[in-house]
Amino acid sequence: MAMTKRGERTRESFRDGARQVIAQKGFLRMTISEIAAAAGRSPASFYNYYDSKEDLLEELADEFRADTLKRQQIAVEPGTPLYPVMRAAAAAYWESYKTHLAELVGVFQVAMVDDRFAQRWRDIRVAGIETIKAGIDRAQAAGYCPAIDPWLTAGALGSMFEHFCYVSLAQGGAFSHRSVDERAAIETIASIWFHAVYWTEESAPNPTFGKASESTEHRGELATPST
Amino acid sequence: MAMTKRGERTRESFRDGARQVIAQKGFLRMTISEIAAAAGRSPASFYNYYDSKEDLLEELADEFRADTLKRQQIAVEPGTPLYPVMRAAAAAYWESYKTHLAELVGVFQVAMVDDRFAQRWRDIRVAGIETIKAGIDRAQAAGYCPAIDPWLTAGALGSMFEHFCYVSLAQGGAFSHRSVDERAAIETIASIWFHAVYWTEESAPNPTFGKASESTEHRGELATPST
Amino acid sequence: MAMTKRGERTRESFRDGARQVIAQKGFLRMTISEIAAAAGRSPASFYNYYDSKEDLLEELADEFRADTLKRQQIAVEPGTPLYPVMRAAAAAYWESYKTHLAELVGVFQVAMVDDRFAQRWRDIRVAGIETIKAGIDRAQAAGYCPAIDPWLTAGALGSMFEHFCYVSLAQGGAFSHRSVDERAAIETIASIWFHAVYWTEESAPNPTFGKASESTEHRGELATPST
Amino acid sequence: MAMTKRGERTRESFRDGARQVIAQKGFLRMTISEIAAAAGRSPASFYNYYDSKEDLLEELADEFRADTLKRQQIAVEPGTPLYPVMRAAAAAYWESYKTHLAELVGVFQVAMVDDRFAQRWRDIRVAGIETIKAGIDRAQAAGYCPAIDPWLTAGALGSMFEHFCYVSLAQGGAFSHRSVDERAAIETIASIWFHAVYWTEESAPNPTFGKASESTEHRGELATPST
DNA sequence: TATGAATGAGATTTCATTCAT
DNA sequence: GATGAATGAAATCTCATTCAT
Repeated sequence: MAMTKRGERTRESFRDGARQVIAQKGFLRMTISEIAAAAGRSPASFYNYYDSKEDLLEELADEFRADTLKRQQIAVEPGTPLYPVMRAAAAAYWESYKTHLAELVGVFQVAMVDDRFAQRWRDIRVAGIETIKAGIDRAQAAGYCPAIDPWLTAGALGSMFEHFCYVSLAQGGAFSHRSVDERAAIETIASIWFHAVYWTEESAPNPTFGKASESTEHRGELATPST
Repeated sequence: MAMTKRGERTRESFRDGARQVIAQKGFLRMTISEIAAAAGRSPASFYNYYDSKEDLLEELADEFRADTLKRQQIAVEPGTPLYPVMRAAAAAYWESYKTHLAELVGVFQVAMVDDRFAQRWRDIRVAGIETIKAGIDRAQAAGYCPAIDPWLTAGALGSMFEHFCYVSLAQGGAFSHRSVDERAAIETIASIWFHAVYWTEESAPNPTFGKASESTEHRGELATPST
Repeated sequence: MAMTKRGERTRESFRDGARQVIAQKGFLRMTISEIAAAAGRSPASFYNYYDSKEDLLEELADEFRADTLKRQQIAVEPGTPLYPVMRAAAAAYWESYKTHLAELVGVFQVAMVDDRFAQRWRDIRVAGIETIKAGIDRAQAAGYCPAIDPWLTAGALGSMFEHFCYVSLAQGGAFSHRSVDERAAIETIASIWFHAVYWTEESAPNPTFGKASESTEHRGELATPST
Repeated sequence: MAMTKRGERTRESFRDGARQVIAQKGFLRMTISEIAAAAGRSPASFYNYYDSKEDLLEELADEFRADTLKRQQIAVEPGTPLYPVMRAAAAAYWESYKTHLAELVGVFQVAMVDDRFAQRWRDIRVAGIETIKAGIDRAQAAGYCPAIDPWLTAGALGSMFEHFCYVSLAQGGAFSHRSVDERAAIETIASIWFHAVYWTEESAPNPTFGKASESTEHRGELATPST
């Protein structure tokens, strides 16, 4: 129970080792031996600190929660244009995700199998989605984006944040392993977020198919985004 | 190599069994025995048809590809308002994802571990993202959404489609296991997609923080979406 | 579930192997690997038939129960002198114990740790003790051994049967590994059983200490049986 | 080697801890960690005092031996009726077993696996059995119980003492976990012991089956004590 | 003397895969 | 084609024991 400095260091090396391995091959395929190897310890030693992989993952998730709380508060002066604020929020999210990629991947994977983690996963997501929804509520109160469902919209935008970060950071981008321009990526999600919320019936254009572009190649069909 | 009718039936029962099990507990945790049990066959029989779980998954992915192609063509008359077209495309995507949830989950999971599947996963995604990008290109040609990066925007929107579908269909929604209103969900992603693309510098509002709403409770901070 | 002849043979070889190993080193120290080695199979194969050592032990215990039932009935003509009948019963008990030494040792050991087996152990014992008690009841009805507690006496005699058999058969006798004269051993427990029950106040002698024997060496003390 | 007071106290706490744990779950399943936990010490500390569980058990057995010696001497006046003397001896045995339940269970269990302990176990038993045998010898010299084998009879009675005490004290009685009436239990074994030895050809009744009792329900069979 | 930490050795258990029928 | 049976390989976990402090 008592924990010396040496023990604390070892515990940390297991956490770090696990984060490395999760990043490489995911949580479900990760073995205790691999964690131990990455930590430079014996597999048996692992059990002096954690009961199981899942136990360690819970600790990582808690750590994530604590660390993320710090990033949450962005002081804003009333009257500040909203777009830069939203970009800053998106950047904070991106940074948080980048720092905690391993644990998020881990929780996500285990959530598919373990009900307790499924609940934890929902809790983590909902915390983020709620702040998006709060923003939508304020926008609607101010007359923007009437008639959209705030919860569903917040959920969809949260999904975008999550998965775009995941694909960009864990999978090395949508298209290849070339790394992503982070500044541009943040700008992108901020822009989608902003425009999805800040529009009115009058402001929104009403384009029609095939008019604007004189190109005929797409006329007559619109491919659905496949997967 | 030749395949009798009986063999074809067995092969199909393995595919169906695997789809069931993947939906329940994911691909990585699924065992051959479980596939066989769900198929009502013996594990040994599995090897008469497939070399491994991954082999079967490849077949499922191909099946998905073929089936999705059918849904791709949506005939559109020039001059049709774009929003309903985009909603139809979103609905087609949703339907496709719903039908092929199991294989998509499987490919997604294995992509984290296996390079060949990582490539396949990228191919599947890119096919969808490309059509979104084509739409953005046309919108920009018509003067909409200047200065955004078409690839990144398409990637982010694709991520939203994918993950929102996944969370809604596989996890039972963001908040609980209550099932999702599919019509409203489709409307939501269509709306985000549309407004993210169809705006111009003049049309876009320029809201500021704390002005519109007189509520003071949020003044001075904007929580970032945590997670 | 279905079981071919080959499977039946393997299952049996695990049972036999386990019985050998239990006889050598007891149940608690026995490993699955040892069972498998004794059975000439791989440890993995064990799990095709049993979930655990305990599972196998339950089957052995059931087998014992079934086999012992056959030995239970001894036809006796009314008017037969009782002593030979009791000797036959003792002999049957001895034989039963000898045949099923392994499972009895196993159940006994696990009973110390596992509540379910403790109950099973009690059930097995009580079945034997009840028939002893029934005999005592009849003896008391006929005026013998008044005032003794039938349950406790039956319990004590049952303990004697059990443990004397165990010590004689499993431990190779009280004193060394020289094997025991089985006929004499059976005669011994039959004699104790008989005389413990068939006496009356008048028939019983009332010896006093130190009188009969003139030897003085033991006068003045009576060592208790130490353990 | 020299032992400070502090050391002596620690050593004792390990002994006491071990006795507790053995009583709960037997010797074979007991771990060093459990001993240490029960002793309120660290597992590492254990090795300052003992080489192994078995080492400690040897010490417990020695302690038992020393303590039991004190109970052995019962001063008896010549001419005293024997039955009360034998009851006192039985009571002393019972008390001794009760006090040293843990070490006896431990030695008994290890005897099944370890030859050195098998020998020690035999030594402990034989010490008790020898005094029973000495009594039988004297009884036979006085004309009682002719023709029985003194060694085997003493062995069987010793088994009864041992196992009845074990079942009553460690297993909570033959039938359930209700505790046993100790006075009645002692009376019971004393009675069996006495009547097994003090009878003569003339004194012994010669009952026959089915005569004395007119009940016909058991006529024609005598169930053997199963197990 | 005491103990937190570390670990080798080994037991249990699972599972993909092969093979004989 | 189908499947019961068998097993090597590997993962999880336990625990006696050692060692540095």
